[in-house]
Amino acid sequence: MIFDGYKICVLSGFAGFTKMSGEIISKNISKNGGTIIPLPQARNQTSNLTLIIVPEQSDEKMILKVMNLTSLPSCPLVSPNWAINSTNSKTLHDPNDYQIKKTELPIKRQSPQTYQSPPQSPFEAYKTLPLVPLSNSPEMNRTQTNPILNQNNTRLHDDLLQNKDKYMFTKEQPNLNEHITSVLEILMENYFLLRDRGRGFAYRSAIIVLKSHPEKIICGDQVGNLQKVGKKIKKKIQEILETGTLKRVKAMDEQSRLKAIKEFSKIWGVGSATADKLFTLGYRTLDDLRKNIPQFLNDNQRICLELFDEIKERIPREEVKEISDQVVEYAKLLLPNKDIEANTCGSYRRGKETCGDIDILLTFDDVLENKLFLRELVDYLIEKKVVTHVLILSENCKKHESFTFEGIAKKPDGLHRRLDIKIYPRKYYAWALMHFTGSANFNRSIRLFAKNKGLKLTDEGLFPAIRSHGETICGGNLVECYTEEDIFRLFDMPYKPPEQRDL
DNA sequence: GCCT
DNA sequence: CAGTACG
DNA sequence: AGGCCGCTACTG
Repeated sequence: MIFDGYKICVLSGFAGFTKMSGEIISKNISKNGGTIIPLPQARNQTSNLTLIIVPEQSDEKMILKVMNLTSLPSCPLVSPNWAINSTNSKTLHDPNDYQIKKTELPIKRQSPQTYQSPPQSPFEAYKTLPLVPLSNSPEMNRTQTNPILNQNNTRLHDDLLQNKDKYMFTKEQPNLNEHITSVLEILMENYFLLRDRGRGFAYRSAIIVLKSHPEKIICGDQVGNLQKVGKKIKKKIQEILETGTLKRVKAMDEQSRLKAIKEFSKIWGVGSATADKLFTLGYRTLDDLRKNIPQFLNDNQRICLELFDEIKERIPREEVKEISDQVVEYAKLLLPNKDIEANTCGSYRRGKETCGDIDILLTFDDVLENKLFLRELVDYLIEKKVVTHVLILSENCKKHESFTFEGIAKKPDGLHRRLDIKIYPRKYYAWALMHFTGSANFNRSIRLFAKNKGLKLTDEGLFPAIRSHGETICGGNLVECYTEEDIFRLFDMPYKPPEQRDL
């Protein structure tokens, strides 16, 4: 037990170190033999404590205030990373390596209440990010640089600019390597359907690189130095250049299992696992399913099977706009006093002539005080025969501060169409707009970039984050941005319009 | 399958 | 919990 | 060895 004999007080719930993270850390300490001294007790027996875990971004004054003491205890003040790293490595790290220096603490950082556009320079921008406990981790410093935590302005700036090149965020040119990527995309899709996630990932990232490559590849040697294109994929590319296709793909086309899985997984709500199950049960075609509906399909899957031939059709841009306008009009009717802001996102916002579905994002003031609004809107849309089916309707989110509708809509004379409506508070709106505008690959790329900077990017915003075993166990405060332009500025990238976010 |  | 979905 | 986006949100 690595923490045997340790008496530890965990101070959380301020300076970017959340209560939740504090609890997780406390639990891990207890599990590994340590004793957690609750704050009230700790106050009275500071001399008994081995050490106190405090937020990285805390200063003397805050700690005194939280502990309700007039002078700091004599025991060491240690970063949460000490506990995290010790737990993870199952060896006791030296607390001295993680000490919060009492004298050098006051790097004051007041979180501004009023919003200002993020400044131009990435360093200036990062200064506005609340710090999270992490910087003292030697492991982190070795394996990656974390600009937020970096004290050196110049290095920070250079680091950000250098690493950016390695990530594909936007595609300025059209895809010059369609002849290759179209074949590899089939291979990728097949691997995901066969649940060979590893190869799926590999082909996905290689395809993104190839799509963004500024010259047309006509000879295998040209891919020699491309990121994510290794030996095997290079060989595949050569085969494609010589024969126009891949033996592997042809062989896969022959597999009746894969063929059926491919067909079934086009049904909304049916993925590779369910499709595979259907094949095992003897189903081979959609007609087989329609004739004898499998018991284990849920309501949503049944609805979407029934409407399959309509839902699968692409939606003309014009119709996306008509249905969106209708939805927004009704929303405004229901909340006449609110200044409702709306965007139709997805491929529509990226300028496509046809779209797979309709993706509407809404915001207004006090979204969280109108928890029933989405339900009312959906009821109204059903009454007005705009919405025909509800697949998903998040009623009231406790932890999460947004609302989701996924369902099916239809013009009086039109086909059934997939419709999504999301409502986010203004605070998250720009981040949500970016998320729902996509593309999916754009989101993946920029999120990975953020992640490698010690940040977490989601549909609800950008946060400083500590991860352990892939899980974020300690997050900082939201970085507020109210326009997409500001988000790009924060990442020190020139603004990219939605049309350039296809990857 | 590729990268750290 | 696994499975599926959204961009 | 382990990650490859999100401690996504939802269903059954």
